[in-house]
Amino acid sequence: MEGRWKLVIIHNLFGRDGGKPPVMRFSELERAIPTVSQKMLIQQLRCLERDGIVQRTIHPQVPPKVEYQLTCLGEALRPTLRALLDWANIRKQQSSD
Amino acid sequence: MEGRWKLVIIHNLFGRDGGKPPVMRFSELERAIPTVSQKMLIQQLRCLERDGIVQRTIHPQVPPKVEYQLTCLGEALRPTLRALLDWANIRKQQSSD
DNA sequence: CGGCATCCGTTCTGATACTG
DNA sequence: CAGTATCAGAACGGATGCCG
Repeated sequence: MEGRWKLVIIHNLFGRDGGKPPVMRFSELERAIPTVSQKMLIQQLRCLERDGIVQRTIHPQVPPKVEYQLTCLGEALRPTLRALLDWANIRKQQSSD
Repeated sequence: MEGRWKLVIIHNLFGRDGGKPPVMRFSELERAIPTVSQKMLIQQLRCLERDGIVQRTIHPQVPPKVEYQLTCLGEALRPTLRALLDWANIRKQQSSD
């Protein structure tokens, strides 16, 4: 199950540069990534959880509240994502020739 | 068309650490990646070529000889792949606890 | 709010056979 | 050697409806 949303989700869970990694609710992620369907979002989140990249926290209350945040292993992906974004910039520069 | 083979192909085209990026024939890539089908290999290579990551060189001769190598943009992915491999090591360490 | 179950068309992929 | 063509099964992904 190879999803192209994982990087987008992780990127959102990194938060803005300089800020702390946010803890996000399901609906927040939905709003942050408007193009992903609910089904895909939950599926990819479950997958990331199984892989130990994302931690899922259930707060037993009504209405339900579930929060997602990166694990230590997830945080460790930051250099990788940065390298990838750097590459995207190189690519953009080249294509603007 | 999201393929899980692209990284494997690129990794092979990087060559061994310390060596120069190799120029590989189709059959060499086939042998280097035994688990990929011929169809997928050619498909992913074509895709990487369209994306400007891999250069395909046809030598008009009999028997045919086609060589693949990374473009400049493809080479620029090296830091990204390295970061990813570093992360894989972190992951391996954690799971061996 | 944060899901899960189901249907259903689209896409992907492997296997196999064939070609210049 | 380096592909192309075709077919069938598997996987993907969106839409919809229901639930605690």
